[in-house]
Amino acid sequence: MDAKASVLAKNFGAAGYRMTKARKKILAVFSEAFRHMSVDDIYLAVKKKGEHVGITTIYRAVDSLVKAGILRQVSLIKGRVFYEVIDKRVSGHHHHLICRKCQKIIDYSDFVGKEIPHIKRLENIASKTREFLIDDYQISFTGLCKLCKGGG
Amino acid sequence: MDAKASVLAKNFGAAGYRMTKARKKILAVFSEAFRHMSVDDIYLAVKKKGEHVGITTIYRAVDSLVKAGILRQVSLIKGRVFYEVIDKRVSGHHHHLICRKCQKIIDYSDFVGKEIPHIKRLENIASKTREFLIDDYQISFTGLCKLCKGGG
DNA sequence: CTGGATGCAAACAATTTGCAAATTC
DNA sequence: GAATTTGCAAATTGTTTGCATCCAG
Repeated sequence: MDAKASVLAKNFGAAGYRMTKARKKILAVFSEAFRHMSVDDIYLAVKKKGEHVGITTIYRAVDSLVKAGILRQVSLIKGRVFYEVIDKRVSGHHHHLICRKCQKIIDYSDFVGKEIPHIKRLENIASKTREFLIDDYQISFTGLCKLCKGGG
Repeated sequence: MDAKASVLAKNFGAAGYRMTKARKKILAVFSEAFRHMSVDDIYLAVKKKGEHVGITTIYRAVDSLVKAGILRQVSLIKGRVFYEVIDKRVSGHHHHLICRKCQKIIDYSDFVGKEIPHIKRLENIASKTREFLIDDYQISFTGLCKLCKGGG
């Protein structure tokens, strides 16, 4: 368990959850993957490593991890649910471009960070007016990708 | 059909879709509703008006309306899919605060608009670097709502 | 030890598909 | 008139629940 993983485990424990074998395997998979993953993606990734975690367990684990603030749920297209590790570092933050025709998702992070001062301001307003403790945000752009805009 | 509706219909036709009775009924329901609606919400709303559109048709219609750029899909929590009319006017645009524990969604629009100049800049960068034609965006904040942050 | 976590099988819910009839352009 | 669209029923997919067993703290 590397430094990052141990920090995760600690936070998780503090939130009242147990760091079990299954959950460790799930987090390991995330630390080796970059993009968002669906429950099924996680299931297969664990399997690929020669290990096994029941699909039901994965459903329940990601749920806990989201509640604990370790993963975020990204629901980008048609009710398909993905999960990704919340990375507080600017470099780790990324957003999405989604094509409304072919449903392709493009991650981008190359200019992430530019919006931060602005987002902070919105965050302050939102926290105050709604008594909401904000700890994450997502921006997604929708439109047409290169292929679909060209009369496709 | 009011002015707004006729504009919608025209755009829809231009995109190669037919403006059928079923689709008109669906759009009518949207013009009378404020928040996002699920397929089921739409189904029930149509029924409530004494009319009828099959649920399968609604699934297919919202799909077309999304592709045509008239509705946007908002997938905020756990794979639950909602739809809302894309309103280009600032006053119609709104974003969401989502509680990661209880999954409550709060719409906000009171300070929407403040982010626009900034978003425009991000949009420009994204369009250029990815050859993506962007026509909509969504910002969502995640965190804990008043109740859940209080040790709930 | 004790309550939370696991994982199988079964239940459930949401969405999609096939197809004949109806409708739009 | 040709091509879409509709809507039913059936198939499919994704997710949750019940429950006995297991494990982390």
